[in-house]
Amino acid sequence: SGTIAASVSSRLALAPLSGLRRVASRVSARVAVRRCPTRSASVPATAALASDPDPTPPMSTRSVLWFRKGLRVHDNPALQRACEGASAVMPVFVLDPWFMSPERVGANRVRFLLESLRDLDETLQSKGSKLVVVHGNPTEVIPAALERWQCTRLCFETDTEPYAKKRDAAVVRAAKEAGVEVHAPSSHTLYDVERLLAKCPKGEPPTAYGTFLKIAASLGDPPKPVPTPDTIPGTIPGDVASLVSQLGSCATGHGIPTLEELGYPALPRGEGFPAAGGETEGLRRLRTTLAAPAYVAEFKKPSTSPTQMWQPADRAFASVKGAGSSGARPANPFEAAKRGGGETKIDAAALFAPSTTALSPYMKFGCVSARTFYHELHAVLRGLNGKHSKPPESLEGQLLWREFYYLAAAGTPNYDKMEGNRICRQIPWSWDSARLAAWEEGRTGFPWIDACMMQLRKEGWMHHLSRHAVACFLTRGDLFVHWEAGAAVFDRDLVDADWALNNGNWMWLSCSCFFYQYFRVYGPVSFGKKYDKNGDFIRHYLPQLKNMPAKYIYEPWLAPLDVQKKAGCVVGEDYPPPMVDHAAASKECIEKLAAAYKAHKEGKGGTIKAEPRVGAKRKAE
DNA sequence: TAATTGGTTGCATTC
DNA sequence: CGAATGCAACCAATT
Repeated sequence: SGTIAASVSSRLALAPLSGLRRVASRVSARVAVRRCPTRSASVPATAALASDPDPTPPMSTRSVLWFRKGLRVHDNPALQRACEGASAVMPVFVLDPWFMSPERVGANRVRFLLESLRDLDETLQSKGSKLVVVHGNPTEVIPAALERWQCTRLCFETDTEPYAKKRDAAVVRAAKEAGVEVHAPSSHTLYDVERLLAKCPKGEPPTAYGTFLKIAASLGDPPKPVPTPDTIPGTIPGDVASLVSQLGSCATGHGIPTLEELGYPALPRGEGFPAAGGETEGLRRLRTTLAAPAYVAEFKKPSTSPTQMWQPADRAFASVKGAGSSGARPANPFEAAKRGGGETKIDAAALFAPSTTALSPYMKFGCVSARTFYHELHAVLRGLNGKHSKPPESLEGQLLWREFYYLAAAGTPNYDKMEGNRICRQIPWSWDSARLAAWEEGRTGFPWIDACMMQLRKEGWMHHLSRHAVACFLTRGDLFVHWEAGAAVFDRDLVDADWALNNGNWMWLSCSCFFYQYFRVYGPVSFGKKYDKNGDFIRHYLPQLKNMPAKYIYEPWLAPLDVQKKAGCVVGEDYPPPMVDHAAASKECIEKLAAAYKAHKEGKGGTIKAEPRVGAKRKAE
């Protein structure tokens, strides 16, 4: 089977853990960045490009614009730079078909990417350009493109993930050797991560949000978005096929493939993640959200509901506590979107949303700029006279959490592992593949947990609090399985899987870093029940339980046998019994965490303060 | 150095 | 039904 659990158990026989680690690192490290040394470290926060004048490039300059993340034309400094004085711009996306396979990346994220590429191509075409999608390895394709297309300028958005840093360093090296000028502006995050890092004492990012906020504030407002170009210099003549054919054998194909061509089963619209990928849809959803000021004003992430299913946006906006009753909600939340984009196909029924914005996949791929989000959000906040939620819970707070994790990831070697990770508690997690498989496949016997995991498998998306519930259950709450295994599952299946956020949140939930109150355990029965007494969410994702009385829907094993039979769901036959006794399991986990914390404290005291403390104070055993 | 404060999102029980 | 409390008491940052 193609599960992460199977990968764990098959590799365990020969080389414990290495198989999973390899898969996890490949899957997670699809995109990344290196700051280009040609750009000054002291670029002012505003006007990232205007202040960096180029010595009048010759009109014959041809640029390669390399898209990876940042699949957009708005707030795209690399695009802006590629266009400056250029006679031709070659927008390229390099698709590695080996990487885009079902065991590495789930269908929902691949489909979202393909939709985003199609949208980007359409937008580029409307501006006189087009997207050249090349199949192959980017470290071979980009140097070949520079040479064969005779391009003397390479522009791409900086990516701070380790895999991308390494990849981009190799490409930059080749480009420099060929005499190509390279520009790699920062635009994926609110701030240039390197500038944030420079503000951290000893270059070590804070592990507390409040400390991070001070560092971010010291840089002032994030840079304003750069303008969207009306027109883009055309590519050199030829259709995509003939252009790619010039690249030689490093290109193994061209064009935007279908899911089926990549080896995935069909996933028609209407199944899976409910919204289409791409900049156009991302901006539409952003602006529709921002057109509901009451929703923006009252947004508090912990108050949103993990069991609220996707529904028309006007109802979603009303669901945030207080937003529906305040009277401030506009009669038509779509007006601003219509005004902003000149769109004609906007209608309320087409924009479905859960209780949160569901913009995360657009942020992950850079279909929506964080800086555009930030500044358009602030325009709304300014109209609210301070009467709105604030970080960390607010919408702005969510953008800053993203920034927090990007900084932590960039400043922490081995960030995606426990071993060798400076900030990560060393905890003797298990790699029990049977436990992992039950969790991964949604058959733990706890309907709330299993329904969440089925939502992940089907749609590639879960509410933030659902992610908390299942992550806690897998690690410190019940199963005591390694957080790296859970992170690998999320990294494959989530439509919004983002390396910095995913690993950071798994450390958070497993009490490995950032959060430490290991005795606060999410109940696999009680937590979901708080939001959804009747269990409609469970009934939707676990149809075998749809006729179970509400009294037993979260604990079907407690239902008398005749009730189970009447509901058509006998525990042990139609649905599994609970794989652990939660009370006993969580107690054991808490004890293990307490022991690991104690060992950490003693180890730390011994190594760091051994000398000055000799004879000064008796250590706890 | 020691104490204090605050920390996006627990649960069960009580008022 | 929302707020308050005990639970056994974590850590990072600040003072």
